[in-house]
Amino acid sequence: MADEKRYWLFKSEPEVFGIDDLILAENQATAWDGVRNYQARNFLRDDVQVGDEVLFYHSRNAPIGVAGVALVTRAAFADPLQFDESSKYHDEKATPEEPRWYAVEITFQQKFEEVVTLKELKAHPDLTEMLVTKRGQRLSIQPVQPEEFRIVVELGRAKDLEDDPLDLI
DNA sequence: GCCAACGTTGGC
DNA sequence: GCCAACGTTGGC
Repeated sequence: MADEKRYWLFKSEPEVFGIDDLILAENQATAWDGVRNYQARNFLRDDVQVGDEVLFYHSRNAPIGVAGVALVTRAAFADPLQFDESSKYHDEKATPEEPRWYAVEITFQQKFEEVVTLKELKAHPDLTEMLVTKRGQRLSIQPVQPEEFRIVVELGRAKDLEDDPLDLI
């Protein structure tokens, strides 16, 4: 609890669940479940805390990049899908007493006017160490440095200004 | 849709 | 415990 606020990047395929789905969700919140990678699981279980901020990343479908920001509103709890036999995320080795997979809850915070694209992230001189820009990086839950988070949000805001019709008057 | 990079599985 | 085979991710 004494831990400082942390920053994360959560990947999702917008076709499956994009930032617009988060906006439309009840209370604009959702359980971030279905994570089935141990490294990502460990982050969810051990490190993601209420109050942390999340870059909401759209993968696979253009425009690929950061679509907005969400807030962590509930820390790790057992991913219910692991106990659901009808779910593709069902895990027969998991039990409520000893869950194997964890979820957190995130709540919508902001959507950028335009996606901050992966291309832009790769091109930015201060984001060369950002994990998502690295080749072959498939982790769906990634830690983000505070400075990296600040820069990406700034890039998102800059776009909002560019697109503001008032600027054209 | 392709395929490189990765993670997991399972035979030995 | 190694590693080939397989399945998945995700940029292009």
